[in-house]
Amino acid sequence: MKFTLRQLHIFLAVAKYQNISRAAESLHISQSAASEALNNLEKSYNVCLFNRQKNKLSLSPIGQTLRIEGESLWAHCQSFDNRLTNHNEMGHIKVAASFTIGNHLATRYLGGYLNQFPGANVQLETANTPEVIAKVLNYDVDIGMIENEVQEKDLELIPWREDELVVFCAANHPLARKKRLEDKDIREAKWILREPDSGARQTFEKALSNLLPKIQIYLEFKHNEAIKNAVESGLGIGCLSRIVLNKNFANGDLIPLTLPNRDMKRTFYFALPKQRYHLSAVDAWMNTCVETDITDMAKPQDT
Amino acid sequence: MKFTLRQLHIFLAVAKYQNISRAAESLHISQSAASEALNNLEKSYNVCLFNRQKNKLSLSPIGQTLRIEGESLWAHCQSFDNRLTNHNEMGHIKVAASFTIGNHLATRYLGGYLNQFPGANVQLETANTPEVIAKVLNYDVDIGMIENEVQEKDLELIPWREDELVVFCAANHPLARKKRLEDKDIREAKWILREPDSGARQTFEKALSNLLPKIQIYLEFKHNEAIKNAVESGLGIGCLSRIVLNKNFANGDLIPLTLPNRDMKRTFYFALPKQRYHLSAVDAWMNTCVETDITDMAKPQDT
DNA sequence: ATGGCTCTACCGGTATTTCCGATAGTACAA
DNA sequence: TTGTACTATCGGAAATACCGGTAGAGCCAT
Repeated sequence: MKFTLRQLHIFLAVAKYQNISRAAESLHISQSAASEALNNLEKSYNVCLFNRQKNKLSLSPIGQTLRIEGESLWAHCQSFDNRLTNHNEMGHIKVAASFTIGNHLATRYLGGYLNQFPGANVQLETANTPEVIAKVLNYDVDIGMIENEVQEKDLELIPWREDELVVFCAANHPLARKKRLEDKDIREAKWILREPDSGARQTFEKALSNLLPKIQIYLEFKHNEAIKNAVESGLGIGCLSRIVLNKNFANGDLIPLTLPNRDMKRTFYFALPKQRYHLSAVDAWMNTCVETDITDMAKPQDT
Repeated sequence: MKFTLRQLHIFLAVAKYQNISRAAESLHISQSAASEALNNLEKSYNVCLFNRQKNKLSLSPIGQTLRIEGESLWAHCQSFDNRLTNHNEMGHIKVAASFTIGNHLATRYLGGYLNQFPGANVQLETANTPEVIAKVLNYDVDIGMIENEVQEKDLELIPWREDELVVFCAANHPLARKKRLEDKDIREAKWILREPDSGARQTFEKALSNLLPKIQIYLEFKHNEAIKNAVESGLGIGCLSRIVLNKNFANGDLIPLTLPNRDMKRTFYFALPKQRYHLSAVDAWMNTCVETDITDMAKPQDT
């Protein structure tokens, strides 16, 4: 065992920033210390972790794979550190969730989780799907929660619940009286949608792929609330996850519309870095999510 | 991250030997260094790993669980260390197998494994079942291979192949002409068996439990070869795994006897310490074992 | 009891490691 | 060419680890 945890930590930081100076800064040590530690690590194993061409660092192929494994090992160490510091695992965790999930579902999960780990420090960030994935891949968060399947090696997807998009309009919108929308309605409507990177938009486009070129996208927003407000003002019709609309449907502010033969179902996934070890808090978080969903099934939906 | 790998290593050694002096010796450091490192670890986390009563050390409850997790973490570190030293995993591994498995099966697995990892250092030890289990639990070996299910928390059992015991006698033995043994024959025979701790003996006793008090155990040996020789000399009849007898049946030195309605089947298990992480070499070993078995199925059995 | 044995904890001095600031050298862009 | 951003290296200071020696506590046989 010729390496130290300090060297591992520095290696991972440098791999993350691809830059010794930034890495040193993030670790609150001097640039020279970081450089030296990295050199010692490479020298003692006679291995080349980074390509040092033109005064620029980039991970070597070996460094690539060792980074993955090192990240896994570091998580393992942190877990051990946790167990040492507070002998009954506090459950600290960092979660990144897509907007829809983060603002409407994760908040409820949070309650159950904090109930389980009263002292836990849970950091919940919301972002759109690509950003969530980037955070997971860069080990900025312990787990991501996204709304669609995504192709990405180094990422492990675990499905955890079903969802469905619903097309809707304002109560006083002409379409509100129609039970079912025909293709003609779909083509003629003014659509107010999420941005193309969003999970909701992608599911929408898949479900309406044959009509897609003819659809008028009238407005695009990055946030569900903006879309709901715009639709409620009568500017057009929208398409969002049922979970963000339930309350409005109950109030009568917004009216659900049905599209025959269009499959708007989708699956929510946990996104984890594809590595063997992850914090036990991550397991606990996933368990809390599915259990909260199960108990919520029994009660009438809201939120 | 307030601990170092050195502290972890020392903690695990002390936990293993329950004795600082021995642990220090095994690590080739002075007793004072080990003591100091352990104290620093405990002090920096403000945790009590050992009960220090009467100048004797014993693992505290927290120490118990942390030892398990620490051992897992250490294995993870070793794996990482391996990857660093020889960038393509050499597959070093220590295996403990029961006599029957170690002498007749593991030797064949060894070939396939070394083919996969040409530079690997594989240490294969044979011992009886309780000794194998002890070695696994004490982390003296990476994996154990045993012939029977065994009750032991902290041990994970993974079944990997079926086996069957066969009763047999010498070619010139009076029973050799009989196709099937009746209970009378079983009672009157002079049995030559393995010692009670062995897997073969336990399966034997389970299969013949109703007749057990009346069975004459004439001789007991710790090694299969001794039993085969004794039976071949006409001293009595034996009961061993088919895998150690195939060659003798083919030669005609020994004759298989059938016992109607007696279930002599059993399952071979891998025995691992119940911890989350183990060396990837362990996975490779298990894979090699099952694959070797599969390819051997096609060919006629020997050995 | 008493002396010998074994074990852990502590101390002082030494050796090693780690850290920082300063500095040299290299690419690149203005 | 100059300025900026970056990495590698050096010397000295600070922190840490190590060892041998030793004190003190239990245990056991005499």
